[in-house]
Amino acid sequence: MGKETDEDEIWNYKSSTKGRAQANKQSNVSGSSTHMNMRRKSRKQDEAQKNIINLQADAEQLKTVQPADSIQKNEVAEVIDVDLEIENDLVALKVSGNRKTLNKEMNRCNNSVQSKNSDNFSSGSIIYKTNLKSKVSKSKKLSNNKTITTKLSPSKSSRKVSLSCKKPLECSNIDKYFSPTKDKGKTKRKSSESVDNIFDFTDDELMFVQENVSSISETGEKVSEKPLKIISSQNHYSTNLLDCSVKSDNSTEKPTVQENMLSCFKNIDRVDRDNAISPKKDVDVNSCGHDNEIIEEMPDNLAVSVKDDQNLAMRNYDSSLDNCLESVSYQVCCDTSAGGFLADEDAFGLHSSIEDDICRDNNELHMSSSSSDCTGFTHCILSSDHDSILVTADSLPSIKTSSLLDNNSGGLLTTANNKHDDNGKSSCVQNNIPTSPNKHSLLTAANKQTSIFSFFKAKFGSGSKVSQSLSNKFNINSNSSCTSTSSHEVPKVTARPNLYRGQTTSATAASSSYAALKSQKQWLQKSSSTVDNQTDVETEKLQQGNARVKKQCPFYKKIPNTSITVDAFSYGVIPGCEVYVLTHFHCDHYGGLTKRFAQPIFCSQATGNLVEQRLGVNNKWINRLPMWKPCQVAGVTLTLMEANHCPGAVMILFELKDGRKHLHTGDFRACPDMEEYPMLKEVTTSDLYLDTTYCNPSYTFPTQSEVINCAVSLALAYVAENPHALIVCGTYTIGKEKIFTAIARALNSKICVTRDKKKVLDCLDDKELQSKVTLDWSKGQVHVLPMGKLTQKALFEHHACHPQFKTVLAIEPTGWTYSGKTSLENISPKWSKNGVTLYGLPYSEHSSYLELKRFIQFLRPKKIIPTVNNGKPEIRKTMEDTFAQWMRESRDSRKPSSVSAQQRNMHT
DNA sequence: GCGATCAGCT
DNA sequence: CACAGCTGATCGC
Repeated sequence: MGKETDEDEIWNYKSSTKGRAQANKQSNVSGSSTHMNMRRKSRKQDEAQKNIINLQADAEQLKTVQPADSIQKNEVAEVIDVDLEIENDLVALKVSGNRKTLNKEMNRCNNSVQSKNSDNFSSGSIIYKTNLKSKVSKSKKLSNNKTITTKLSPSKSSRKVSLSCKKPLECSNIDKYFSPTKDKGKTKRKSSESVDNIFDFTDDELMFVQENVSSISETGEKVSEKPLKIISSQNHYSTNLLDCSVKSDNSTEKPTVQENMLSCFKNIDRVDRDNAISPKKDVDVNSCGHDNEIIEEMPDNLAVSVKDDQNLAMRNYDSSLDNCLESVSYQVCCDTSAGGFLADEDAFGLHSSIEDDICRDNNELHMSSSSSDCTGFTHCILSSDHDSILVTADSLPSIKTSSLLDNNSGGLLTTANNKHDDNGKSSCVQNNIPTSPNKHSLLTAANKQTSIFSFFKAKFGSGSKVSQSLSNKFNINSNSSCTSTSSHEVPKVTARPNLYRGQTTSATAASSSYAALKSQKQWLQKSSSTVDNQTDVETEKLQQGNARVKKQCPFYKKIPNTSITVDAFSYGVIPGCEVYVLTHFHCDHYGGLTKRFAQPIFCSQATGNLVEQRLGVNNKWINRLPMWKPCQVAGVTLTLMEANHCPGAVMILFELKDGRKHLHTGDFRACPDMEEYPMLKEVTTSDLYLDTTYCNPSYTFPTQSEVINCAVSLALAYVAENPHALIVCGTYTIGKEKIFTAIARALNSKICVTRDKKKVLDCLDDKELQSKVTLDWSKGQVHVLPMGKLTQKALFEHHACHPQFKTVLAIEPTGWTYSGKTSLENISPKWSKNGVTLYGLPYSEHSSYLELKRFIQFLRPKKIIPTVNNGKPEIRKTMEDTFAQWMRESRDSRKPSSVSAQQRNMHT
């Protein structure tokens, strides 16, 4: 893994789902609720041990297993054997019991009772279907009163199923183990319980831990009941580390997994991977004992939690810089390295006020404070799950803290010059931060203060003692106006609707309304410094309405040196943003846009209609821009161009006053026609925000027209052979219209759609579609269904509902269908069964690899910013190299309009 | 109870 | 696994 460049840091916002998931998990590790969870968990584990069958499995693996709900309690039925046949997605239970009962249950499951024991009793197998996809490494049969464990082989998803049976089980209990509704531990969503054991390791640490754990295991001491999930921050993989064990040192309380793991951290000699200050580290959990010593010098990128038995509180130590990018709140915890921030005595006035007001529900607020124990310092930890603050009494008389407003250490990141200062080992906080390779760690003081303030305010109300105390301390008045240090002061930005009102003249009054705002506005000078731009006022405003802290808007959604963002609706009110551009109406682009949204939205006519109709956004915020006509919006000239994606999808050219021109493709499918767009022709583009969905040589699928022709041919041929045939075509909410329109045209048929799809299509200005679409399924031979309804089951059901059609030809148009081997000439169905045939067609509404290449070589932008697949540095690097190569090629062989032989062959 | 968000699945 | 969207669980109000 190479050293990250500055560029990488810009990307290192962790926007991907994975990154978020990991950060969320991480956050729970450092959350104070962990402490409670552990206690709850150990109780649960005890209960679980009493169970006769202990089935550990990921919830999703078993969610489709149906419980034996038809077996009444007290009806005699025992499980005598358990058989895992997970290859076939089956879990089999061999049972014996009341014949009637079993017959009932087995009939329900379409299985039969085989053997007969007596008149009243019988036994047999009941097969419960699961949706398990993983292979089982070995499957052992259980016999009565014996225990076995069956594990799935380690797969990429680290699934594990262990099933043990000690005693006969009453069938009436089965549902406890299989029903997702009755067993909260097996709900789909991972509860905090399941993430307690997640740590963040580099590969080197992982090796170290594994070695240590195995060596501890060999001593035969306490074995942890839960698998330990280890996530490498570098590679984002996870694995299960089973049989983690540690010393139990005769204490009545079992050591927590966290404690176990900490013991593995002793003397970790870590690799200094980012040139961060991380020399040899000594981490000794034993030194973090009853006298509340703060661990010296935590390694960077290491997240641990230590349970402090004496104070019954968790301490969280997290210096993982890579994982602190997720949110403002999280960084407070991460950056300090010594566990949150240290406030000076009674900094929040908490000693007297919180004592009885704490330890609410598990996910609420846990504070542990005791005036008598506290000899002067309050140790606060703001957990990264944004929803809990831990305050422990900290009796470290020699700790000195710097001011909470110390900007040198990032505002709240105060120094923790503890008593080890003398030997020079401490001052880790102050030293680490300025030299940190991660500029994001340098949050503004204002930012953090507001986060914490908002938290207390949300929890206790603005008039509460805690909030008042905090607001006094931070100099934040209760009206939420920003009064922090002037260097961070950002004037309030008033959101205004309809900066542009849709006139088709190029210069509009919008520019003057913008001019009035401009003087008040501050926007990013550098796209990378997005974090710093979050102001007190806006952060708080953001958090007031919603205790969930919004994700940060990644830089590539912001047009630099403007107040414009593109497809950035899931970040709340973005500080400094006055114009929210929406390129098209797909959920991954409008995500977060709800009817409560009250900021100016700019989009195409069709998209605007959809936003109003389908999302209920107030029309006053929707600015429908004309296509092809330059419009002045927020001091920038915007030109909307057809993106060849879905109806209403646009590419946008931003022409800044400084002369720079940025092109945002939105989602698009590049085509040679675009080379004729006047605003792209002979224009030097500075930044190209590019839809890189298929920026990989393996995606060289045919052109849309070829696929449409293929679909039409298929349909015509099929109907010729089967006169009473139904053609079903998959569709997105909006998208794939061309293909089913073409088929309907060829068959001279109406297009039958769902009510929802009709509403969507009504938003488009498409005369042909309007004339063909109908809600009456019997009126046409072409039925349009959501893509998700192209499963066998759903198609059979749909067919059954429309028996007038003898057979069904279903077409699933998606780019992902393309396998590299398929050619349209000899295309074959994915499956054909019971008169229903499904074809997958490589119909894409994103550019293929070669189309991207041609587009780039035509446009020759100065800079390319991928907007898709940009989460992983490796992939970014590959794309970067690809772009560079394309640019070199086109430079070497210019004439710019020349088309290489390879490109000419791109569609063959 | 409702809307927003998220995880999981396709 | 990418996309786009559905479903169901959870969270916050």
